[in-house]
Amino acid sequence: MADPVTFLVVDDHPVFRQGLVALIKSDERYRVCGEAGTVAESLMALEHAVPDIALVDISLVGQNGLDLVKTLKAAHPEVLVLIISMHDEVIYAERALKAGARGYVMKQEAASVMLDAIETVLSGRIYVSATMRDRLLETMFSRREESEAPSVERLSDRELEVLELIGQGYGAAETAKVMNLSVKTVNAYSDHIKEKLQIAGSGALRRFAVKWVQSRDQ
Amino acid sequence: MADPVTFLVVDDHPVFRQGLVALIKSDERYRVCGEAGTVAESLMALEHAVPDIALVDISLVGQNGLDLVKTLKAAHPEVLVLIISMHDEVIYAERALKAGARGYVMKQEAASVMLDAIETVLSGRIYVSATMRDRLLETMFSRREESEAPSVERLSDRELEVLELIGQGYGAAETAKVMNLSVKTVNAYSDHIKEKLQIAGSGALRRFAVKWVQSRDQ
DNA sequence: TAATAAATAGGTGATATTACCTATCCCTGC
DNA sequence: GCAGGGATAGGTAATATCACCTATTTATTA
Repeated sequence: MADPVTFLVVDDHPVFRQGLVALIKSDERYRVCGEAGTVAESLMALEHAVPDIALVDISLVGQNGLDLVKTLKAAHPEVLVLIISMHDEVIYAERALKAGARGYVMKQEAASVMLDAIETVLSGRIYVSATMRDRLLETMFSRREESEAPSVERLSDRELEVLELIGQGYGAAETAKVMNLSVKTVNAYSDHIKEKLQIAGSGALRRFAVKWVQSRDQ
Repeated sequence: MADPVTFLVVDDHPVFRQGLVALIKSDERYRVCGEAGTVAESLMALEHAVPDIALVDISLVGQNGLDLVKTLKAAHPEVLVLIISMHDEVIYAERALKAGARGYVMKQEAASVMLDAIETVLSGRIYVSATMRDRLLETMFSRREESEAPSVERLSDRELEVLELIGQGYGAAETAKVMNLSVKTVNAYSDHIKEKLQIAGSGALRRFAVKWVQSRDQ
């Protein structure tokens, strides 16, 4: 038989980590060569053994898991990284892939999905959920043709200000007051934001805004 | 040997659940008699076999785990419940114990701590972290004077849920849908929250809620 | 047992928000 | 020098939300 694929598992919840380890061991082609609960432990583990693939929880307390991905990729570019996160993929998946990860799975997924993700990443492809795949493709092609990338970066300054205030819990009238504008103007900005980010409905916009502000503030 | 202690494991993250199951199986006196990922599944599992102890994640998506605790205790008062939560004990532990749970552990705790908690609960005592134990004692004896303190702790369970959803950007109608309640009820809870926290106006409540959720999630 | 609190929800009128549209004025790059 | 985007805002009709009230049922507790 070929050499086993080696795994580094990074998660600050010991029991979840144990679950992942058990999952990996369920396939005899795989072997765990390191475990870590913090960024510091991860770096120590890497000195001891460099894995083929690392499963990383990006919601590590204290430090951001994305930083770990960057550090890891900088030191060992050949290591594949699969992010396992309890946070909504809509907000974090793209960021994680940009940071060098090769896949993104949510923690609530079934074991079979995780194994699928692992196999996909090992085979050299990128793994994200089907929904996310569509979304990312959409982003990419609308960026080419209509320059309508559904990304916060495409928002104008004022639109961004409005998004920020919405994310802090301000309503339309309050936003208007704070920004010293007509409610109508704020309304128009909200409309533009929804259009640019391809968000349907005010509720979805509010929830997106809250999450965005949170993620931005780390 | 005596009959094994039977466990029901309720958690909507399959891999974490598997980790818990592995943990339980590591002690030959323990046996898993049921697993569930949702409240509905839990109730089905209970029809099939009543466990000695249930390990319950209170942050189940969709419905609140505290409700499950209450339902479970109502139907089977003899079942011990140990809450395993990813949320800060400071906010939820007291509530969980009041709902009938016999212990509260955070998900990031080590396997040994979880086993300790399980043993404590099985022995008939209540388990909380040492820090929390002190805090609860403190609360108990200093509760005399300022019973009018405008603090989130004074909110009822349902009110807290509503505050949480508002803080995530849900509007009244959406909150009602998520919680499976009438908009009128959600409205009433909002009113109560504003009264208890001495917050004037819906805008101020939204902003407070957003900040509170952020601070709670660190 | 009486009182209190929690969970639930209906009623009502005043206001606010939304979803679309249209329409200025002002820059900036081609 | 004009097309396109950004900043600004008015119009309108359909909903939704808010702020107060009242009310029932069920627990809990003094």
